[in-house]
Amino acid sequence: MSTIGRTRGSYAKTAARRREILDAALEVFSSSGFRSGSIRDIADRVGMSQAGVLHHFRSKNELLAQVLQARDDAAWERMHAGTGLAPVGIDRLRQLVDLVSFNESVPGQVELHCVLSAEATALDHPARPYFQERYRSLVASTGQSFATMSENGQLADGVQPLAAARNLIALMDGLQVQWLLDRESVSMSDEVRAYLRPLLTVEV
Amino acid sequence: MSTIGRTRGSYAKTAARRREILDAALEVFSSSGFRSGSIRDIADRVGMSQAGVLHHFRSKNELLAQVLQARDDAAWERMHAGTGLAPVGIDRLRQLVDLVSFNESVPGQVELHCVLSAEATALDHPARPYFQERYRSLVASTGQSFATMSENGQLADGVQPLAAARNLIALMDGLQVQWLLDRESVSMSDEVRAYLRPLLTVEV
DNA sequence: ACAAAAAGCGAGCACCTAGTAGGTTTTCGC
DNA sequence: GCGAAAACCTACTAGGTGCTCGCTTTTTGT
Repeated sequence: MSTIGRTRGSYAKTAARRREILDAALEVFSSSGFRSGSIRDIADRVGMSQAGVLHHFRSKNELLAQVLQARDDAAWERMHAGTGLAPVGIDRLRQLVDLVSFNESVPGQVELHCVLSAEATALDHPARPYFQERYRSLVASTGQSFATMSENGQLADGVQPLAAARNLIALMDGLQVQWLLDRESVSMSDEVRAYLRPLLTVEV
Repeated sequence: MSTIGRTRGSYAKTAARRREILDAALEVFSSSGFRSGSIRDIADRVGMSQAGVLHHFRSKNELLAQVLQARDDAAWERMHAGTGLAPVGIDRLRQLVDLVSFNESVPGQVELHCVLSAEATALDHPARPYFQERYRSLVASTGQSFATMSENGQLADGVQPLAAARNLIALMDGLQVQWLLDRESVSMSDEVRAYLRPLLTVEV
């Protein structure tokens, strides 16, 4: 039986190569944005040619999509670490605060989110649908956690779960800009805790 | 006495022309960012050539600087309207809430700030110093207003003026991203009021 | 009305862009 | 170790970039 025409799958080192490219792409898109960042620049960092990169990722748009996907996979991993379950209520808030602390150790990731989410507000940007859906689900799930806390009497009087959720997410994003512009003067995690304290009857 | 070599100043319509160019530049930089937005694109909107634009603004960087300057001038105008004085304390907060409401009527301005401030987090971006200074003074002056309110007993217990100020600014910025991605579901001014309510002993 | 300055344009420079075509080198199942 | 597929490269296309040069047109003070 002939094997002509059958695919053989990628080679042993290919997965590592693709990860190298994704890491370089993250760096470039972080500091230059998607539209201004070039495949050439990414290729140089990995030490290969522009065409070599495009052998692994068919277009610049696909490269962007994979960078965002990889970031989500890593976040998912972090979030479900150990348990395999996404926490709800106060545990979810604690997790978000932990995430903010963690982010202070990976400025590249912060810059990627900051730059791309702003760029993606343009109507014709390829990542716009991605960010629309991302905020929608993020606000919804965080709102659910605030609602659970409300039922448990863990929220101060008059705090609306959905508004609190949206504001928390917005605060985290806004702090990133200020932090990236002046890392010494801004502690994102301290500020987030300061925001939450008046809203809760419990400590985070 | 000869007038050879003396300049004559610009023509009657020049000021209007420059304003047209600045308006077009605002549109382009808003939707494409500074690095990806092109002078050619700006020139097309005004109905003139690229070289014509560069006759009025010597470089793309200078054009950006003037766009930001024009925005600041307009904001200064709005802020000191009538009185000629910048308000402090609760009046300042009311003014900020009004600004947020006003911003909902000028999405272009919001997008400009959102896109450029994120882009300017890059170390080599020409607008980075501008935004660094802008946030520094904005947080400082807003913090001063919260401090004044604290002295007047207008702040809830445990609210730290400087943190409240930084968080308010961050919240305003973060809400802009969500609003630009989904204008129907997000009301920036409502969210800002919801943020302020638990912090104050008075109504804004 | 005239001359000089300002406004504006077309062409071109040197360079960068995403993506393609077709080739060579490397890997790897058999 | 052989052959085919994957990996990768050089060269290229068709286009865009900021900016300059030299020129023509328009405006304007005298």
